[in-house]
Amino acid sequence: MPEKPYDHNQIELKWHDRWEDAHFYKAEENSSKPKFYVLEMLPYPSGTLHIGHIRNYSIGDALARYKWMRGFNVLHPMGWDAFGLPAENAAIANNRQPRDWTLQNIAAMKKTHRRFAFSYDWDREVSTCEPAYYRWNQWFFLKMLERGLAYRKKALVNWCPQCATVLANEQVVDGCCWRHESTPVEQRALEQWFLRITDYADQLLDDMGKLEGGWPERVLTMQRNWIGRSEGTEVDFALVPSAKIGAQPIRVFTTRVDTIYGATCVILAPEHPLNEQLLDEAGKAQAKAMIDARANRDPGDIEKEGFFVGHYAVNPYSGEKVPIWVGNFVLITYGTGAIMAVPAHDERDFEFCTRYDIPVRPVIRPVDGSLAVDPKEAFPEDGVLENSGPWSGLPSAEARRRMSAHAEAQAFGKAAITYRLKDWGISRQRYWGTPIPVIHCPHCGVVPVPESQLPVILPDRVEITGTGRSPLENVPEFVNVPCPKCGGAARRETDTMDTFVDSSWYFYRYCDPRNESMPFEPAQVAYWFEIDQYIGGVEHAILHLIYSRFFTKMMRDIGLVRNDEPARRLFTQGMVIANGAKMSKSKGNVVSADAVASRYGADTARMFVLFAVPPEKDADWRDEGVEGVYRFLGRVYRFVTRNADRVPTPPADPETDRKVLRKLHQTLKKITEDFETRWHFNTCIASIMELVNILYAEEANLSGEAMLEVIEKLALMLAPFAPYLSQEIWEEMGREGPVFRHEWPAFDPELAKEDLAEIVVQVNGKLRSRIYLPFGTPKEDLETEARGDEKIVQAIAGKHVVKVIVVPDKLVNMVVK
RNA sequence: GCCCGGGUGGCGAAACCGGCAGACGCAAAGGACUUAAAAUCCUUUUCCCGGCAACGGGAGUGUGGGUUCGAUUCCCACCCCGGGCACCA
Repeated sequence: MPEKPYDHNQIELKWHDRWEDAHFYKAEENSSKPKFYVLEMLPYPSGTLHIGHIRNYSIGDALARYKWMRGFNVLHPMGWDAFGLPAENAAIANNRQPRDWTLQNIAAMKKTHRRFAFSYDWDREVSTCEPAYYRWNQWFFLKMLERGLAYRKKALVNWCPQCATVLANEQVVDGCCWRHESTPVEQRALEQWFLRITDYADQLLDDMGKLEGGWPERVLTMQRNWIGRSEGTEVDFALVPSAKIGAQPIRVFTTRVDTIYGATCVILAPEHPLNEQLLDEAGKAQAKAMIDARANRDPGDIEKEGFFVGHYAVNPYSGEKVPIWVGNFVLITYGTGAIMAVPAHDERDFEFCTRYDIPVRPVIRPVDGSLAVDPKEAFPEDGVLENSGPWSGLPSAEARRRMSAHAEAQAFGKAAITYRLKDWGISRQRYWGTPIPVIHCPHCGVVPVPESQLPVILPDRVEITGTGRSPLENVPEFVNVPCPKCGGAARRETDTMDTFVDSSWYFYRYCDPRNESMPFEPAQVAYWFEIDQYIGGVEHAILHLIYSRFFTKMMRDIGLVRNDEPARRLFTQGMVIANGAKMSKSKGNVVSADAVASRYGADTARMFVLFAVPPEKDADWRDEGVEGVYRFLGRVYRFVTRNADRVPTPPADPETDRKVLRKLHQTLKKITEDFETRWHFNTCIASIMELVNILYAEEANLSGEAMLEVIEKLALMLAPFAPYLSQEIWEEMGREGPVFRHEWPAFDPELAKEDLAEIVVQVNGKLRSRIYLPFGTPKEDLETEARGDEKIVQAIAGKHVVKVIVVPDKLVNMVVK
């Protein structure tokens, strides 16, 4: 059964909140530098915040808060309260009760927690329920239809008999439905709408050059493989005509036309349309059995099988007559659905042909090898052609070029490029989702809904039937409409769009959320885009992240945007694992972050997920460490509470002051550098903990002056990670307004420096002693000092020093015998 | 099968450019405070050996080799775990 649709009232409220927020951010222009930070949201349609969300958002939020404090203008979709800037927002300010916020009585902060969870509740599937959003999905669809980028055709699609609906590719897991893990997915031929993403295949590939360095290499690699461009040749093998069959050719695709003199048969996919004419009844049954047998099996497990169809085709280069076979390993979905088998130069063909005693005839001699075929060895990539008629003697690469040209000149083929990427099927038989805005008229055919009639909105009352037909078909007032062209009776399209359509462009709308006449004003988007930093789970590497790149190029081509790519930099954060599996609603293994937040507070929940693991790593969820973070925030709060009213007395013990301030500046340095580069917030938080540990140890001896400075900086450096506590400290100190109005504190490199360098002294690479000397001490002096060290004297006594390695300010290593 | 990640204490992890392995936290043990408990504060905590102790010695980052004065880090081979792709002609 399909899931129930969401409560529109509830969602609409949240949705408007978000637009307000996005808009507000932009209005707050306190910087001339346009910067745009956007988060990728996990698809999690529910009212609660789960731990996968909180991870995602904590990372982006921390970064956004930091950037904001650095004076950047931040466009951030998550909402103002997510930043914990109570004084900035009237509603939040009214609700906030600062003096209630104590960690001894954290339960009193429930209001804060609820707001916190509220603002994070957004996902792709919810957005598809939002009627205001349909309009622009439909608008884009019509633009693409106009340009031939959207089209309708009959195609094989994944079908789950249990759900009774079409499944997206990513919803098929190991050949089975993601929700019914033992139910094999079927292939059904249905009329579907497609977006012509393959038109952009080359651009999607070529523009990856611009993403190098900014996007993780593995994501780019996955996309390259997914697009799967290969250059080759299409060649027609003419049928040898007989009484039963005509003379139309079999077109094959090959990347190795240079091996064509070694082609000893032609093999068709069992689904190949020509089988209808070529096969007798027995053959057809055999082909059907093959299709069924491999439908849901691991392709690697299937033995290569085939049968001779009883007909022959002619190799147009050699004129040779070769048998036609049907083979279960030939894919109808790739190339032309037919191959020429060259067993001498292809592993799969070799396996197939030796099984059926089809001749193996080598035609490529490797550069320094023999012509013999040894299946243990790799089949030669390149070499020189032999036994290849007029082409013999040519090197492979040149032969491929010239033989392709020859095919074209003789009109029996051409050079061709094939992609693994398929056009994007967007039709879904689900109730929720954007209705596809076309009308089927018996006279005029497919007629687009006029722009003036957008949006086409889903009817309110729909019975979820689970029959596999769109439930919308049972709603006459939705389905029965007059044709916009001829006015006659017509039927509305009842399929809805894939939710990936929405997610392909949602972030653009943040720039201009209230626009009523377009998805967004191009000038508004031009100000913010392209995105400086996108954050998302690696699970979207080839779906969402290709679709949104495609959408960007499409929008550029219709004049809406100027950028070629949506995001300059991409950060893929790790997945949250619970009970050994990726946390997801469909697996039922989600852990609620609300539970953590309501018990320990939002700051603790957020900080804990940042502290546990660096963000790019998968995180195995366990809540054992939460207590530690909670205790730490309590330590900070107690320390501040008892010291915030200190008067700025000058240092009584300058040594202590220097020590504490040094640690302070080292910590600031660490956090600042981390925010600018690798976002290892776990070590940032660890270093703040170290600072607080020192503060506890030196509390009594620290001067009032230093104390106040440390507390102020502490509030500021905690702000990205624990905004509520940070604000509380700020007010505790008597400071006015939001802590985020204060700029991020600069560190002083001089103050961060240690007075003396710690020199590690090793003997044969083993640590034996440490000595402390001023920075910049010359090498010779380091060696002298090391030799003079008591422990070293002992360690090298009676031995011969062969060599001494000195690394300035760092290390002396004595090699002794 | 192919392509990516990863393997470090009882646990999550740190070590950013080849230079102190185990920062920080959890858990555990001990102590202080308390009638008591909780909370808090302080101490110990990689393993083995010696010592009452301060301390000293040795081993140690999946396994086996290599490069190097020096390897968790670089190279080769292998094992294990996770993810992606999987007959793409």
